[in-house]
Amino acid sequence: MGTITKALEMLNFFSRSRSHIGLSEFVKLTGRDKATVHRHLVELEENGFLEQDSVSRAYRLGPAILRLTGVREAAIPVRTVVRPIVRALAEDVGELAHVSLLQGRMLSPVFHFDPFEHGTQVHFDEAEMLPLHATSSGIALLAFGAEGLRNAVLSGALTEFTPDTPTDSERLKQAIEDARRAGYSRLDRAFDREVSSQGAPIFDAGGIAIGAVSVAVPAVRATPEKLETIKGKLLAAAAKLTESLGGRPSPAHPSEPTTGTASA
Amino acid sequence: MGTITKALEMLNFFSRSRSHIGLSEFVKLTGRDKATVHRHLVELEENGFLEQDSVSRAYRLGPAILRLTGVREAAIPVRTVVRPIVRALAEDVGELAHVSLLQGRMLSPVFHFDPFEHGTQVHFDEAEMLPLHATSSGIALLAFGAEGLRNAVLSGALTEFTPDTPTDSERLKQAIEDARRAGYSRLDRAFDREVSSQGAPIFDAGGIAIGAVSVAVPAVRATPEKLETIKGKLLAAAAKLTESLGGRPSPAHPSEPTTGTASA
DNA sequence: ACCGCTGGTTCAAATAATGAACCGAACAGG
DNA sequence: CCTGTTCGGTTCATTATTTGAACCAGCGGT
Repeated sequence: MGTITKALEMLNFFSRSRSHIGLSEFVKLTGRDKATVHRHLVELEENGFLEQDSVSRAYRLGPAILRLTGVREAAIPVRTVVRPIVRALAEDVGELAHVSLLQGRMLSPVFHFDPFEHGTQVHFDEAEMLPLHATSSGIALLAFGAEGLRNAVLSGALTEFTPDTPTDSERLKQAIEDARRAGYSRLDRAFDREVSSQGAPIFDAGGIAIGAVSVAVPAVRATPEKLETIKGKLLAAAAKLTESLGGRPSPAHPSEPTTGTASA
Repeated sequence: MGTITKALEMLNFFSRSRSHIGLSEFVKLTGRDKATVHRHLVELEENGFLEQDSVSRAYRLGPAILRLTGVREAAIPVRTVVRPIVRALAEDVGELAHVSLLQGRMLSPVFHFDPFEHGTQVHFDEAEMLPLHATSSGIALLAFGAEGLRNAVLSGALTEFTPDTPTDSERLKQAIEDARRAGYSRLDRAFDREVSSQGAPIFDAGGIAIGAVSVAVPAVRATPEKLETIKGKLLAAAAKLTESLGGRPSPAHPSEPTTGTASA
């Protein structure tokens, strides 16, 4: 593993519940030597990716990240574009919706919105990375993503999150096939024991899936009719997202005419 | 220079006008070997800090940055907190206002707002880092920041941006002294030939300046009366920012009773 | 006085980063 | 059709950087 990766991985230890991390805590988390960890921390800090609390001496994520987000958003306003669309989708279907982008072999959440219309809600932490094989977003992405990614995931370890997680590659391959044919994916209780979700791919300019939009509902509310309603709106939102981000759908994607819009 | 820094510095080449950078372009920009640059790019990409355009093969900032911003904002909602205050300040004084945070020996813009009330405007690019010695924000920060930083900047190179940039350390030291006594800084045509600006420090919980808020006006509109009006509102905004971010002013800061609020 | 816990530093030893030369593809011009 | 150039990317011996055991220093408690 390269030094750069070692340093950057440290940033992933931060989360909603862990906003400040001290030197010794980092040593425990990484399993690396204290001197090594310290030098990495210092170098990250010098570049603004971390900053040290002047009182507790613990480290937190630094201002460089904010600035870079600004630069990225100026070029490809993903967050800016995604926010209203996800919000509209979530409010429309009355359930939690989120968009995640591919990052390595995981999904990186970009924005989520829960209209909180019901007593039970789906738990969602924007700080946590999502697995590809156990989420509807992931399956949708694998179905229309780069071939290398598909092979890598199929031949890699498939962590079991619930009894319904597709942990053998044959079952996963089947799920991916189904998603490719349908243009979206449906997954029940595969990541969270009580959640059913549906995901649809978002494409880049090359017609490769780079992310996915998904609606998750508590399994108890997941009637076939409700899922069918969600499906239509989900696909419409996905198409809109692809378009707004300057992408075009894969030729393999069975893009139905967007609901309510007749094809010319 | 460490490998981590070499890699992270590459991210700084991205800007509003340069959102995609190819391998050879990076080689020119960094002056490093192609193989080295390429491995750095790959490692950054593997960690989601970059992503490669599937068509042009050029690199752009990746999704990891978005996620980390989300995590940081959940812990210390700087951007969220700063936005309305800066906006209110800018609209109140009718001129461009911005907040920047210290990053190494530079300032990293976090948010800016220009009410566009006049024909002439101050140019501001949120993607560009600002020098400490040539901006009012920087002087304010140096006056109340860590001593080590002050010494480092005073003994380092002081780039000349305009004929009025304080380029010798004595003049800079004097400007810092003035700012410390006044609690804010004023700088004319030191960074941009046609801009006057005033800056006030923002403190962390340890009473150390970690950033600054500033109002910049075209020099032609910078009458003494106008600057005086701005000064009061600027200091009020700075106090509010410090408080909202959980900081407390340095004992050395001559915090006047906030305008309109009598001290108990 | 001691201990256990922080964060931080040093220097020889070992590992990981480096770069000249290489490949294959795409494009332009003769 | 051949040639030269530029692009992204890869290889492997050489070299320089990262690494970690041992070391300080400060703090709170006993």
